Amino acid sequence: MTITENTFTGEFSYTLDAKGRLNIPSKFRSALSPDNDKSFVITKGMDPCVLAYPLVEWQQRVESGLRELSATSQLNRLFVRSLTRFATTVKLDGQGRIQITQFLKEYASLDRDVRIIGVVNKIEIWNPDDLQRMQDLSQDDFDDLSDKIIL
Amino acid sequence: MTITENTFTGEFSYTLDAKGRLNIPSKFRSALSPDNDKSFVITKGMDPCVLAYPLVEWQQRVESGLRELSATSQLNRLFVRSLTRFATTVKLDGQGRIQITQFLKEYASLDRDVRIIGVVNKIEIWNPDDLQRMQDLSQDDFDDLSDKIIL
DNA sequence: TAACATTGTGGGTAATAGTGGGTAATTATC
DNA sequence: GATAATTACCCACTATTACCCACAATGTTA
Repeated sequence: MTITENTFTGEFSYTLDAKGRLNIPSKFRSALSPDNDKSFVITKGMDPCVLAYPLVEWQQRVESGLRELSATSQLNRLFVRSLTRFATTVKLDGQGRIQITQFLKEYASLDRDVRIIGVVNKIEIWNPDDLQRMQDLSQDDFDDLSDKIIL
Repeated sequence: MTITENTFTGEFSYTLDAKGRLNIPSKFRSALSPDNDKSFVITKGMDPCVLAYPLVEWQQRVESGLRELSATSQLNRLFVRSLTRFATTVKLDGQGRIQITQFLKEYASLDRDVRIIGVVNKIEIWNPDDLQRMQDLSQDDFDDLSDKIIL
């Protein structure tokens, strides 16, 4: 178990069963640090997919930031609402599965076959067709962004 | 059940019954820390919705904040008055429901179908139509605010 | 290669959640 | 102080969820 904690990589194919349960890849489960209490926060992504953050990741980076925003500004209220509305804390069941809410299933067009991708600090859950439709980065864009990171 | 105490996320559909009772989502009830004595303070929001604060949250953050504000300007006094005038402490009944006052029902146009949203430290209660009418954030505003939070 | 452990998937059942209604207790009204 | 209106408390029904057990497929170990 020499994986960095709360870091996720790789792509996996899984199935969403009739009860709306989705298995989390074993590699991801064992990467979850214990203080997460086997829990993720799932929410809608900017792309048509579901995002799953380790609970503590969400608390530390998102939730605590939102707490600081004053509720007297309407802009802030809209912003907070737009982030929290779709966010749900879910806990792994005995078999390591989570429950996907009805809304998120519809938002990401999740039916039965599902593609799960580790994206460093979070997980993305896609409909395989949508994922394929997402065009790859153009070479230029890729080079641009690569400048900022040593690969 | 080890969600952060007094923190609420997610959106839920519920019904306000003929007696004016409204069920609080089970996830929210179990997030309520015991020192709240199963109680919320409900009041009118700045948006056309009802706000529900955990009792201690109201006492510690809102009331004390208002105390500091109230003396300084007429605008502040107006603001404080508008919040406190309509604030009522309500306690969950045996089934986990609260009673919405007549005034707040009218203020937020609550009829039968109701949308409940967790907004970090408090809860918003909306008429579904009003909620839908709320305009979304522009992409620019969203990006601006996102700078303060790493998603 | 045989025995065993792990993983992904499915399903049955008990517990819980959401909703509605009756009745006693409390409050308000005259 | 008597009566009406409202609220609080209890019980009941149904749908959903959580928990447990099962099993096939794959991987691991002796």
